[in-house]
Amino acid sequence: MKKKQVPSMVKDQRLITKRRDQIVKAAVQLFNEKGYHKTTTREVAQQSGFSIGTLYEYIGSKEDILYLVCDSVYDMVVDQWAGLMDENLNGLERLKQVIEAYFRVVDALQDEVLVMYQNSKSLSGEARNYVLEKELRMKEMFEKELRNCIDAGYLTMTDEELDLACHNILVSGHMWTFRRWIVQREYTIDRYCELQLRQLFEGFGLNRQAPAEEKKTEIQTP
Amino acid sequence: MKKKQVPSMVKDQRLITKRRDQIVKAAVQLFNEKGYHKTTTREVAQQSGFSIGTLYEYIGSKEDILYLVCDSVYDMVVDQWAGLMDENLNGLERLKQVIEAYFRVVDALQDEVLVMYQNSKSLSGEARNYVLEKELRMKEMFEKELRNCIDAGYLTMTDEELDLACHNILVSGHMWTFRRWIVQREYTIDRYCELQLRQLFEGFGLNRQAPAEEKKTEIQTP
Amino acid sequence: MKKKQVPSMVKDQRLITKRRDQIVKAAVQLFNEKGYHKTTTREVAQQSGFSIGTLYEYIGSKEDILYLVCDSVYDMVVDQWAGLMDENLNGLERLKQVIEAYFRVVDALQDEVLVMYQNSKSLSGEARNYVLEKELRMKEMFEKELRNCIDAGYLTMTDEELDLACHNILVSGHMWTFRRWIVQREYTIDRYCELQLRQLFEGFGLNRQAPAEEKKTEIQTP
Amino acid sequence: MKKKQVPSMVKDQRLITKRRDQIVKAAVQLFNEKGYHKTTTREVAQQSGFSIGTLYEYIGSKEDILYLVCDSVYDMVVDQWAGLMDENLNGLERLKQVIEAYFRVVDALQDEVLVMYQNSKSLSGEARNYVLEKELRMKEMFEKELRNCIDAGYLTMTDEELDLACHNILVSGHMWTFRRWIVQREYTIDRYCELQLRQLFEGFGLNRQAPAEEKKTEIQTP
DNA sequence: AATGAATGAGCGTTCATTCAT
DNA sequence: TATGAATGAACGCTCATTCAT
Repeated sequence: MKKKQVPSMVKDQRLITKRRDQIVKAAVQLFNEKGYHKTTTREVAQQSGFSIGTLYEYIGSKEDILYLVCDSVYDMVVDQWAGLMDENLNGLERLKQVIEAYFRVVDALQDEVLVMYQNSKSLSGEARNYVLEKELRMKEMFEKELRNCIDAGYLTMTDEELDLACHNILVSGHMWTFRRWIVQREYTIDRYCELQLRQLFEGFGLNRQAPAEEKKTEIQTP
Repeated sequence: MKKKQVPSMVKDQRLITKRRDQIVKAAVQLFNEKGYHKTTTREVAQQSGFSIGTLYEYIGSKEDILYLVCDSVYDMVVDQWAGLMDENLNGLERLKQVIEAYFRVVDALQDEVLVMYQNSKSLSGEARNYVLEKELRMKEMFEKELRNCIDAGYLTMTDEELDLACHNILVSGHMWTFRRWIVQREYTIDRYCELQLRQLFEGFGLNRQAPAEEKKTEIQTP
Repeated sequence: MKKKQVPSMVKDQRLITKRRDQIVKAAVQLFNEKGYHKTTTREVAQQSGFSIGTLYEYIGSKEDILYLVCDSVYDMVVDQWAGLMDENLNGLERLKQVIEAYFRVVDALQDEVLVMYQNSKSLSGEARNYVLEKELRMKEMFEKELRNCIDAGYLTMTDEELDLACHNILVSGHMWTFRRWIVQREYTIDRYCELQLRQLFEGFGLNRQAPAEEKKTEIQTP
Repeated sequence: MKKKQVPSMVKDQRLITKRRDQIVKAAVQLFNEKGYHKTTTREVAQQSGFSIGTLYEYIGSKEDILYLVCDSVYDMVVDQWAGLMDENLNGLERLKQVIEAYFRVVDALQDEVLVMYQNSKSLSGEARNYVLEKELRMKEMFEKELRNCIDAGYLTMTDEELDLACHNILVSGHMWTFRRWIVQREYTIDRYCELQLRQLFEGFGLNRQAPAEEKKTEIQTP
């Protein structure tokens, strides 16, 4: 899936980049406050610091703004994520660090992530597919890490379980944004990382207890 | 938080209920297909089987439609959920059953749940709060169940962990709808219940270590 | 070529007809004054006596207004034309009467004809073809009349000449509108009919002179 | 009527002439393809080979482009027309040659003529009058020729008839462009010249038949 | 209680024109 | 002279809402 081309009437690539950064920044703020549909292109232009005419020198349609946001959010996430990584870790420590770094990036970019998360479904066709694919590529990053742990014997999982685990990690991150009205009232990001990591790795803590055997039989789905 | 009053020009309560059921049904379908903002009130009226004028005899504004949907979705979920419950179970068995029943209700009502989930943020003020509160009330249902297990010694959790666990359960259910483009391609609802329950209870399976074989065979659904 | 369907949100056919008549009347006046492109839909609505919203209850796009005008102009022309015809005439008298009646209808409907004539090229696709075909159908009316005269021995013409003669008649009529800035200053419609008919039938009057035969040879193009 | 002054920021007259020629050439092509109103100034600039800023160094407004086109079309027509003339002919032969040459110039410059013909009504005020006057000056060329023939006894016409005859000649030429969708499918320019000349000089050919006198009386409009 | 024609504020978008470089 | 980024008035069109019937 190729990156969708957003048309611009302006030739200077530097300027395009600069203006689009302004647009994305303005859009993230406005989309967060009022949502994509209730934000007008004029508001985006104004918040970006230029006129509606200028806005349309850098985009082809309102939807392009949303696409620009989604596209850049993934890049920002991946960039910042990479910056948080300690490459010296291995095994479960490394896995936990990858996940925690991800949570922390989502926290740092929560407005951006939330906008992307809540509005990407409003994209159409090409753009939508491109964004969905970027999402899958993020999932793959966790897959790789998990598989390493499995191959090294730190974890035991079927492929199916691994796949679902990745979904759960991703969603645990998103959750920090889309349920922020409640979870961010209840936890700091530090605490959230700690608790959520434990819950991802150990679940509800069944096996932390002594009489594991008893409980084990109870787990079975009827 | 009181139920928000949706104004109607019509007196007959029976008729109001009947018409609003039609409206909700029509809206769920349309909102799923095109989203709340891209669906027009005319379309809702037509799909409901009456005129735009009649529609406005039973609602005060477009937002009321969304509110009606969200409100009724919670009721439907709770109703169907109750219907799936086997009141004879206890302990962890009961907890698992509550969660699985919840997953299955979400699956049965996935269009409804998805609409509510993706659009409730478009509600404003009073209505929004009411819906958020309903969400919290669902969380409380899991809290109650989990606390029972804790009190009975089946689980060991701090209050903080319990709270997060409830969020995770709820989100695991929602996930079945808002990631359906990928998860419903990968799993049946049966398999999803099984795997997700295991992951909620045991996490990534760190502690499965020693008698791994034993456990794995036991867990599998026949 | 089928009549293009102009979409309407209104169900009452009587009302549609009435409103569209208002629209056509308003549009003819405005298009005459300022041209199609410089006339705004809001102006058409206002001149029609209703709001922009109502205008769009009866058309699908601005182009539909132009199409409505073109379509109705042909019908008006044909109607009024038929009304002017004396069916008792025959031979050249009848032919002359058909042409003169046509000129007089064009005069009576000159605003309408001019609008159609000057703007029909702005129609696109289906609508354009439909209008061109209506034009051809008018040409056929003259073809039929001329052929009758030829068959009855009143005129001698090849098919090629007949065809061109029809174009010339049609254009002589249109001319009364698209050159009205000059011809209507110079002639009354009565005089125009008289002179133009003579010129169509006799040309520059070469043969009005005595030694007609001589001159005929001179006329031929080398 | 004076030539309208088109403002330019540039001093060098040679450059002005050169750039305006580029503009006219580009505009003729674009106006033919999409019409004056649907062509943007940017497109004209691009097609001319320079930037929008440069375009506005040589014109004052979009309408000036149209004026430039109309103005130059007349000049081109007159130039090429003069080039086709055999000055040795006299009498009716000369008249026919003048008309045929005119037809052939219109054919050679049909894009230009059509653009001028279909869009000159979009000019305003001064420019419009100037163009209309140029049109009248062309008419005068035919008047002069016809009057020579009349004075020399080759034709017999009243002033009124002469005037209308000139309109008819002019329009016969324009017709080759504005009805080209049909007439150029039916005739070559050679054939068109031949047939149209015959029809202009002899009309429908009433008098080609024996009893010319009889018919003449019939022609008269009552 | 039901209808649907009417309304008009407001949206996304275009494009002729300007002016600093 | 040439450039092209910036501007914003103005356009075509939509749609939630009202109200006379």
